[in-house]
Amino acid sequence: MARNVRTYDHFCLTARALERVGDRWSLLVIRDLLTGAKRFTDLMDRLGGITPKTLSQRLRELEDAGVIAVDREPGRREVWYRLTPAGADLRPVLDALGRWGLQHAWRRPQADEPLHAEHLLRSVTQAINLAAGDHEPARWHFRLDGADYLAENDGSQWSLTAGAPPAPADVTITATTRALTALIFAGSDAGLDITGETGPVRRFRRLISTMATVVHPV
Amino acid sequence: MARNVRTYDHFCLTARALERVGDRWSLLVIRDLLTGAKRFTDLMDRLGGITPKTLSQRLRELEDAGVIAVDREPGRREVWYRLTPAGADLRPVLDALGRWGLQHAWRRPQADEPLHAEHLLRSVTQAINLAAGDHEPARWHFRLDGADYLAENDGSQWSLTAGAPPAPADVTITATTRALTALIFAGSDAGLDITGETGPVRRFRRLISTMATVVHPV
DNA sequence: CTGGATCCATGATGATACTG
DNA sequence: CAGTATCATCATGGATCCAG
Repeated sequence: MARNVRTYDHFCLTARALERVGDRWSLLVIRDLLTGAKRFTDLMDRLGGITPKTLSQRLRELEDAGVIAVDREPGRREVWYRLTPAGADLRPVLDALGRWGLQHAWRRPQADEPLHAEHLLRSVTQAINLAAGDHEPARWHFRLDGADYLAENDGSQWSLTAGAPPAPADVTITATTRALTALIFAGSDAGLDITGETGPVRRFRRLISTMATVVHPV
Repeated sequence: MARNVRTYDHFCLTARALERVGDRWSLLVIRDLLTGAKRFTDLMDRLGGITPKTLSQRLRELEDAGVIAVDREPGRREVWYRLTPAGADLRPVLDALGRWGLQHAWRRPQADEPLHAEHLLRSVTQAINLAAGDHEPARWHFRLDGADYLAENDGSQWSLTAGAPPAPADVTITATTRALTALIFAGSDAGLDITGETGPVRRFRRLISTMATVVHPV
């Protein structure tokens, strides 16, 4: 019987890791679960270009690999996918890849490129972290295209979670994804509603503007 | 014309990075270049199971991606592949994957699994780094199956390079890969020649023994 | 010998449509 | 909402061959 899992059969820790999460799309599924549990269609929205067949195959493989877990409650249509502790331990891998992407594979959003609010916000927090020099705790509540996100600095670095913040944030930004893109890449305020006290709002604007400066190529 | 490069077309730094180094085998090629420049056949030896076709394809893609460079000198048969600075910046990615592999995808060498000396030594240095608590500079010279490697602690962590050390090392270990495997996983000294002063040799033995303890499953 | 290229078989992925 | 079914295409593995 053919082995249905692609292996390398090297005695090598990196190869062992890649056997579990190295398939096409796998790490991007994990990326989208790092901000919180998601449903199948939530993942479809974010993983632009994936087919439902491939997504369900990946989800099953990642479940077998012990990286994600599935919550099915009887009497409920929705199925929720979330990271296991082993899956959450992949965060440093995703962070390192993102950092390398910022340093060496940056380019502006392309016209034909699907742009999901969650990915834009991930880029923002990663860029601010790379620019460094920002270790003050803070909480920004984004409401983009009707969905909520919380960007949070815990005193060491910024991270992102999906969903409405349990406690009030310092700054609340309500906009469309497109309007936020315009703020970041063109400095345009049109269509944005930014509320909060003067200090935090000023800091927000300052840090957002670093997004454009931290990267060298266009 | 069909695009010959697999893309995701997401506005996402992680996806951008994976478009360049996320193909099957790509990160393992980079893994083997992190310890120094290699020839085509050196890479074939280490990437057990890869076909020459796939390797040459990957090498060309990675060159196009700006991650590796090719040295062809006129009048010399050999072609040497090495990392560019952008390629070397992938080290944190490989380190993070290796660390995750050590935590969650560990298993002993399998009988049918090719075991290359360089990969065994990489596992050793990664395991010692994860066990931590070892920040004394040191240099170990391995001569395994006739090839030289230098494992070196620069005061913060252990790293590995292929090739004979330019300066004398604290400990010199001469053995076959199989004999070193037996030392690590069974504590057997047979077929090993370990030379050096008493202190460094004792430290070597102590740290090697942590390799078996740092991992939970067999 | 090194550094590949070629041919073929098979498996993985993509596009599209459809279902419980 | 959460997938499955079908078909076409692409990528990979295995074996072999070849030029410098």
